[in-house]
Amino acid sequence: MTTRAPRRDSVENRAGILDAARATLATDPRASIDVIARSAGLSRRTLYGHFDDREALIRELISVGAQRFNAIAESVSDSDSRLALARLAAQLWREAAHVQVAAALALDEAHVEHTADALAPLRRTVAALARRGQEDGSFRTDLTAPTLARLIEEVARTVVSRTDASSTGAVDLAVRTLLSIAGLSWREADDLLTAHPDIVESQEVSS
Amino acid sequence: MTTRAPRRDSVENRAGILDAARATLATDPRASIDVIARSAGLSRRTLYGHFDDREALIRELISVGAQRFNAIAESVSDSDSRLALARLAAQLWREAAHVQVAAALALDEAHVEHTADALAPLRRTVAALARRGQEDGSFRTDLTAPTLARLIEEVARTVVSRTDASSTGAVDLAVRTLLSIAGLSWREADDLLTAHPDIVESQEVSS
DNA sequence: GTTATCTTGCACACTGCTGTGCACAATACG
DNA sequence: CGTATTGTGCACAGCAGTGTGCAAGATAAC
Repeated sequence: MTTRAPRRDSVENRAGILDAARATLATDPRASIDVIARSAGLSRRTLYGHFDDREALIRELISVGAQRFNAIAESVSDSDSRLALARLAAQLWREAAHVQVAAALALDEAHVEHTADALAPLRRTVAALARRGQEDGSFRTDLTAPTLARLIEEVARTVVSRTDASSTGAVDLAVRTLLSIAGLSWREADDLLTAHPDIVESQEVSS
Repeated sequence: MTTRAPRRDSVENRAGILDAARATLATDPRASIDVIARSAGLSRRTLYGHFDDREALIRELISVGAQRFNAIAESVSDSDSRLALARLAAQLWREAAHVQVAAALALDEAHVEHTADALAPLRRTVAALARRGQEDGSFRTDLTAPTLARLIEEVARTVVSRTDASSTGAVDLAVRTLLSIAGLSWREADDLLTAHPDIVESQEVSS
């Protein structure tokens, strides 16, 4: 009656599939199940043992990615809204590897809705930030707060998904772009980043 | 021995297919041949009479769209580089209907190369504009000219393909966004558009 | 009115993908 | 060890799409 504990290799393989799917789908959002499974070193048949569907696999991928996104959104707490935006952009960028998938899949008609739901907390953070930035005079006021928020989202998506994540200075570019969109002049953004070099500092990543 | 002139309805149908393809693929870049043909009021079989391939159809679509793009690029001749960018953005926006297809298809792995080739003239214009803007002190200089040009391209693509073309004030939003990216503060952009109201003026379109 | 041109529907072969069933082999767990 | 769990290969059915052949019907051009 009592069931055994799940085998160790099984859970490892499951994680491996998710990793492989993340890497593969980031390049080609329509990669076949077979390609994903192979790139995880497993057979197609095995993948179906871990996930009912292509749907199920992708949903989990989006959920996990969105969680990381949302966690970052909550971790940013600068009272200066310009700094908050810069930090948010930089942090999200560093998670880019886990995020490009979401960005790519978000454009796929079938998953738009799920992605939007999963990212709701992040969007709320951005919306609040846009409002706050306008109120304290840091951000542009020629657009309404919701429009500005939407613009920030879209541009962020673009920057994340269409930049070579490995190239040096990419974080810098991403942050400057978003600050420009928010309405800062490039000199102001430049001053801000000079005053707070930790923001775009390339962190050592522990393996 | 002498061949007859092509039938009138034939050439009309060919044009109709291109129109239908433009409209359909703008929404769903992977729409089937059948859907495209039906939406042109023709049968799938007939479409194959006009175009050898799906490839052939899409290539023609891209070529035609790119031509319009490039023509616009050449038509902009303001000596003030800020104005030139604003005009370029506004004009391209107005051609959005003919352009969203290109923007959507450009993301499709299979046509990236052809699209890039077809749009080469436009890209040259943008690159030259970025350089000029930096030299005369209008644009930001915290990025290299090529990087700035690339950024302008990417953001333009985003704005064009992910905005509701029919909504009022959309042109305005697109232009402001690109000026921000170029490095202008939003107040400067605002002044510029106030001084030159013709740029974002919603033109009457003759049917 | 004749005729070449064009459209249409249907059948067909083909490709690439999804998801499942099943028997057999491998292996981690107790 | 023994055993339940997991991986694998193969076959299979199914779906959606592409591109072609062909015969019959419609129609614009002459």
